[in-house]
Amino acid sequence: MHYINVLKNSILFYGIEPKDVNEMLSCLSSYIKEYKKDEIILSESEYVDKIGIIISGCARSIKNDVSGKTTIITLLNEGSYVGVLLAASKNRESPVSVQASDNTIVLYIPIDNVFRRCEKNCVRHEILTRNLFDGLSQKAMVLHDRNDCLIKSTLRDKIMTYLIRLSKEQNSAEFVLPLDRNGLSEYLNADRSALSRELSKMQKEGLINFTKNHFRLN
Amino acid sequence: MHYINVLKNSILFYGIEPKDVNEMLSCLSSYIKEYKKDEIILSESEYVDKIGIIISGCARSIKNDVSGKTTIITLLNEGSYVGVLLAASKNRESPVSVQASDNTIVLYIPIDNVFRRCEKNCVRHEILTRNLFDGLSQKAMVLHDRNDCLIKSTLRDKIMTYLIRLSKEQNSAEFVLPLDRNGLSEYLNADRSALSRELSKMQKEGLINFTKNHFRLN
DNA sequence: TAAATTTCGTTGCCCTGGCAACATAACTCC
DNA sequence: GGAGTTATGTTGCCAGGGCAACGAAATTTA
Repeated sequence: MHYINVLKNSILFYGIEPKDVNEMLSCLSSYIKEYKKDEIILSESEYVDKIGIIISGCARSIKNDVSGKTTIITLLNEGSYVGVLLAASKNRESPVSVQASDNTIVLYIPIDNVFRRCEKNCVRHEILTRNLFDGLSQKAMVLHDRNDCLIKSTLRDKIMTYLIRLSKEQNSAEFVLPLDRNGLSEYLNADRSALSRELSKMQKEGLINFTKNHFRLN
Repeated sequence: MHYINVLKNSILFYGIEPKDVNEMLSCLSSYIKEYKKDEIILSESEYVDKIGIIISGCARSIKNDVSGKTTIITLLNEGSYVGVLLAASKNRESPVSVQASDNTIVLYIPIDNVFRRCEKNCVRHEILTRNLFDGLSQKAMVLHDRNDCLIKSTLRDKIMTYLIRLSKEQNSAEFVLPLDRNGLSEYLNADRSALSRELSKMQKEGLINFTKNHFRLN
């Protein structure tokens, strides 16, 4: 089980002794499932009662809007959760589909088993629920952060909000932009060329400096 | 303790015998705090290690952007959580302030106590953590839903996304809009007059019908 | 019921930013 | 190194929608 290495570093099993992880997995009735590239891991409008963790491969959550256009919501990698947000709200159908971008292995844990505790391993269970809680709130924060950009009225404010956040995260007025221009434009829900135009303007006005993906706030 | 009535119907204590709630409250080392109208309940950039539940009064979460303009993020009522999202991510400072809109009473429960379980009441603790998880994911879904509107490129698509959601929630092509025009425009991050204009257009084109806050999708 | 206040629709003006088309780098493969 | 791709910047065009100002309903207060 080479994927133990992924799990013991995952946010779900963080703080749990690697040697205990195996035992817990069976205690939780977890199971794994494999998907081929492009296969659908989770369908829009499906109901979910288990949490998934990608132990190998990668995927993307996508969404089709009314007109049928596909939008990528999130990129999921090794260690990422699939459907945590949904697992809790059982009466809620999935707003997104998740599609494997590559051959992918997912570990599933029925959500009920995470909460139900067997007598013997109370402490580890406590860590587990707490970790799950952490992971969920992180996911929520990701949503919050994007909202924070999207609610700005001008493109410039969107950009600034994002850059300021990066600057804080990296603790410096100089920082690296983890997205390419196209990725950033999608994240901010803007046109790529308009983004480039605005970035150039902002640099001309001395607000920021950048070369390639290395930015600096002034 | 009249607020027991609020609590036993709250999402946190849902499914727990009202008679048990009192005992649990002391077991959890909960405590209450009162705030006067306009008083700050939670400050931006504060760190949080407890969850709050409004047991009387109401509040709003607000945010000051770079230019100092204040935006209302959420309205909080009796039974609403304060800072759940934050309580989990301890290393994360609050992105919003929460201000009492009225004289308000908040019940606090240290987050650690929610996870740490005393031997005697394991079952209730299990319900509690599950409820908390539910509540958190609901909050996340609220964020998701708003995102869903905001990422649309045109105002019309934003409106439609929102209306379709309402229609689904109310299980009918006819439904009531819970916001006034101004509220809707803020939610969709649009101009009120532009919103009115677009709604009128959509009605002229036969896409929707509405009188006052009663809408119908065609 | 009259006056005042709030809510909603309408419209003209004009700017932000989406779209398309093209130029330049930068990078990848033969 | 040349050809093909991909990432980024630039620019003209123009429409979507923000802004302001106004009028009409609707609701509240006196």
